[in-house]
Order: sequence, then C-alpha cells, then structure tokens
Amino acid sequence: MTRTGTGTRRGATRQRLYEAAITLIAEQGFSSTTVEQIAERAGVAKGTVYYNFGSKTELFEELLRHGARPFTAELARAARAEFARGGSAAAALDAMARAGLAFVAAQPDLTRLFVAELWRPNRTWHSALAELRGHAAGVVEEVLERGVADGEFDASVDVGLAAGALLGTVVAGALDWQTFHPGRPIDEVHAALCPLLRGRLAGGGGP
Amino acid sequence: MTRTGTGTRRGATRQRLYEAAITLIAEQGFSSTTVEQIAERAGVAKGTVYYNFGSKTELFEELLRHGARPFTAELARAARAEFARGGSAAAALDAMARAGLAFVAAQPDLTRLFVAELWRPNRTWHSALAELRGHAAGVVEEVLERGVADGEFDASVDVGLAAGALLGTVVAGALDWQTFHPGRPIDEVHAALCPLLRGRLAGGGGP
DNA sequence: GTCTATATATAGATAGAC
DNA sequence: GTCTATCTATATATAGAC
Repeated sequence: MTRTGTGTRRGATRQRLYEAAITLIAEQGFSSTTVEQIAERAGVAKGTVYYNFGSKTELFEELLRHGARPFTAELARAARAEFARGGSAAAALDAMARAGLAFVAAQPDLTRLFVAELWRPNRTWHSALAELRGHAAGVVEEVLERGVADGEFDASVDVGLAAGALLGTVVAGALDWQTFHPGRPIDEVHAALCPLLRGRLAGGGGP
Repeated sequence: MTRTGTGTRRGATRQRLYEAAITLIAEQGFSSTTVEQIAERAGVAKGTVYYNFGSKTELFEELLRHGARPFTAELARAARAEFARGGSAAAALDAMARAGLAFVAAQPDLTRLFVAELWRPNRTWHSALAELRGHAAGVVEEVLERGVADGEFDASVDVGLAAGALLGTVVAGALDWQTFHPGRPIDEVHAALCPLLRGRLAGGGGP
C-alpha cells in the first residue's frame, strides 16, 4: 500500500484536487484557473498542491490521464458485453455510443476540459492527449474491423478515419446535449445518434 | 464609408488584429494569450489594441462573430445550390458537409478556438456563442425538415437533436482530420463522413 | 503532510506624447 | 490613430514554521 492509490492518505488529497480542478478548469479554462482556486475548492492550502504535484501543468496532465482511462475502459466494456451476448458489430457501436453518452452525462466537466484541448497542437500536454485519444479510437477501430471481417460493414470503410469520426460524433453529440438540450433523457439522444452510427437516417434504408 | 468595414483604415487594423488573435488563441487559449502578443503579431503597439477594442474580452467576442458568420453562410449557400440543381435533402447534407470540411480546412485555427469555447457555459461570451451555434443549427434544421416533408427522411427524426449531432459530426470530424490525419485529401474525409450523414455505413443499407 | 508567509514576474489597462 | 511609459493587481512557485 505504498503506491499512490485512492486508498492512501495522499491518494485522497490528490483525488480531491482532481475533482476541484476538473470543475474549475472546465468552466474557466486552464490558464484562467488559479492554483489558489483549486486549493480552496479542495479545502487545502496552496502549498499542499505543490507538495502533491510539481506544478500546475503537471497536475493537469495527470488529471487528463486519470480521467480518460475510465472512458476508454467503459467503451471497451460495452463492446465486449455486446459481443458476449452474440450481438453484431453495429449493435456493439450502439452500445458504445450509449456508454459514451452515459459517461459524458456523468462527467460533463471532464469531457469539456478534454475537448477544449484535444484538437490543439502546440500545447505541452498535447502528446499525452493524442495518446489517450489513440487508445479510445483503437477500441472503436477493433469493432469496425470485426464488422468488416464479418462482412457486416462495407470493406471500403476507412477504419482510421471512421473511428475518429464516430468518436467525435458521440462526444460532440453528448456535449451538445448537455449544453443545449439539458433535461432530454439519454434514450432520446441515443435514438437521435444511432441513425448516424448505423445508417438509418434515410427512411427505408438500414439493415 | 464611415462605418468600420474592411475598406477603411481602421477596418484594416482591426482585420490584422483579428488574424493575429485567431492564431494565438487557437494555440494557447484565450487566457494564456496576452494582448501584447496579439499586438506584436499584428505589428502594432498594445495601446492600439485598446484604442480599437475596449478590452481583451471585447476583441474576442467581436472576433467570434466576425469569424462565425462566413461559416453559416457557406453552409446555407451549399444547401441552396444543391436544391437549385434539383438535389435531394440527403444530397444537400452531403454538400453542407463538404462545405463545412472546406471551411475548417481553410480556417483550422478559427474552428479550434470556437470548439474550445462552444460547450462551456459560465463564460461571458457563451450567450454570443450559443446564438452563433443556433444560426448554423437552424440551417441544418431547415434541410432536415424539408427532407421529412418530402418523405425522404423518417418523420420520427428529432430535428433539433439531429441538427446538433450532424453539425457536431462535421466539425469534430474536420478537426480530427486536421489534427490527427493531416495530408489526407478532403475527398477521403468526405467519403468517410457521408455514411454517417446518409446511412450507408452498414453494408447493403442506404437508399 | 500541511500551512503561512513571501519573492518574482508578468498580466490588463490607462495617460499622455506625437 | 498610434506609440511609449507606467500603474496596479495578481499569478506561479518557494522557504520555512508547525
């Protein structure tokens, strides 16, 4: 128990700092958010932040990693569960979309902060973000490849581009929902998104 | 010629400041970007910025309006042109997607800065951004409604949610392209996106 | 491990010369 | 209309007490 897990004392303080930072940075952006604000919201002094993290930037980078891992894990879990019950690759995409929507609904601030930085090169944490995006995209790619191999999807599908687009569709759709259509139930949003993922927007189409 | 158009002397200075601010804010974010940096890149002194704009925030808000108007205009123009040549609503969506991709490819920095702020409430310029998003979404909604009226799209489509999702798909897809698959030609990206807009991802589906 | 100072730098904004 | 000089506030980060 010497590692910095959530069980240790140090882990608890770090967890509170993560949660405080997520909310503040999501609302104000990284640079507008001061270390003092983060410390105050977490109920500790500023010096404690610098004891636990080397700098403001380092806190943010570790926060990104800490928050992104569960997202990718949820997507993978959803796909695995769908395949386990004998579902198709298209059904797996639906399940992943639902899992993605649920994650964003549960952690809208974390997602906002992520998206605000994801497509910006030239920032110190961009390589870390690119890697995290790559993991999530990789999960989607596997499902697409399986669908192509099973003859379920067209072989001409560009897996790399499509995975990024699908991921973008779910995340952007989820944030648009949370920001401009709050209160709408997840089922309605999922229903609006599925045609985009499965090909049923055009009436009469679809498998 | 007393208005602040691009033809006037004042308009020229403001235009240079816009362009400088777009690049810098896209890379660094609003708060990390200093007025001094913007002035330097535009080739003027800091005082000149404050003569032309009341504050840093005001410069940014006017920049958002200034940059978003052409985007919505391009989407509307693409849809109009497609309908004018007798195209379907689905074809209009394709044309809008292409117009959107082309706009983002031409102005990636502007789009980055836009997306980074779009889904954040609690910022002073959020109402301005929401309004601009509403205009663009409105253009998409009109096309969807026309498609439903013509029996081309399913009547159960939730126009409001779908418009936001479609817009998000194009913008997110375009930024993902610019950031993680640069060099790919626009045709390939458009081809990867169209199945999501028209319903052809699933093999054998589609109208 | 956490807190209370404090050092140092740099931001936004303004006043007044030209 | 643009520039230079400057005021004032506030940020990051550190040192040392507890």
